[in-house]
Amino acid sequence: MTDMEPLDDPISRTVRAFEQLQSAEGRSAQCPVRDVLDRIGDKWSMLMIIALALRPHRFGELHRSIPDISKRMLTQTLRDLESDGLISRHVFATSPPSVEYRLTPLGTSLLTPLAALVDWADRHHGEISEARARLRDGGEAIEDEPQFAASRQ
Amino acid sequence: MTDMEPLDDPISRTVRAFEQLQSAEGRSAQCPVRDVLDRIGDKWSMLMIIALALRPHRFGELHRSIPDISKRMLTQTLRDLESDGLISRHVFATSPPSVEYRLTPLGTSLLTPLAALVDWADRHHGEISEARARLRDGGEAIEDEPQFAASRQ
DNA sequence: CGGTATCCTTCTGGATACTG
DNA sequence: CAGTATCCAGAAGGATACCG
Repeated sequence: MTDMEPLDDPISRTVRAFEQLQSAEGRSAQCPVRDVLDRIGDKWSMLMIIALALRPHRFGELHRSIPDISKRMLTQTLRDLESDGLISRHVFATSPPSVEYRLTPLGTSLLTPLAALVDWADRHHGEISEARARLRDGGEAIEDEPQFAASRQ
Repeated sequence: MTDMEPLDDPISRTVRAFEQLQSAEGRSAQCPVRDVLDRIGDKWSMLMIIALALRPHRFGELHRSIPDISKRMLTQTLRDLESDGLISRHVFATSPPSVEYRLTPLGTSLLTPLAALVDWADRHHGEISEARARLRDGGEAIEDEPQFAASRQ
């Protein structure tokens, strides 16, 4: 294989990001890709980003919009997203006080790849459920290639 | 805006998926989108999917490819991904035994949205680092009107 | 309203030792 | 080689109470 000019399609970029991830070598220096994925991979960030993509929300609105989050985690996740520059916090000195959160341009730019992922999940969760059901029921039936021994057990 | 025909662009689908997520109502029935995102959002799944996207791997190869994973988590994550139909497991009855893992078509179909996300992370981690640094340094300096502008907009 | 502070449980995942 | 089994520490996160 001769190495041509660096490819710039998403798959090639992903492969390079992964190789960089390999060389970054865990402990001291965190891989930037992994760093970002950890942030949006937590329990609430993605839900809050999607909620704020629909429209700006006040603290209480967000809480009603995501009913099963505690105020503790709501605050903490908002602070984390804010410190990463994905959302902005706007305080209005009304009485009672009101605070509005909205996506920044950076946060908005995340919507496109995020939407692709959510869209995939939406399209394929049926197949995933079937795969789980297949494993629960039949388990080992489907193996067909002569070179292999049957899998599992 | 006429909402006669349902829009089918990724953003519209994402909005609908989110609304479905809202109505699905947490406790008993898990939202399918959330379900999928939980799976690939864990500590190792994404790394293993990317590794298997490059080529099929045997158990030991995968272990060397992701050095800081324990055999326990390697096995567990492989089983989870297999039960979701994202990867397949092929046992060769050689001596010593060898087992190969590869992406299924379903798993391969995840690569496109995943690549979009990794690509975003790769492109924007600089901005994120700057945002964090800004917060550490300036702290409260940048905050504009903590008690001032009560006007909403 | 928009948060903090504190306590306490659950769940993740690392270390280690053993097996077919 | 490709796993299992067991134990345990630490992080994530829920419940509750309180505050400006």
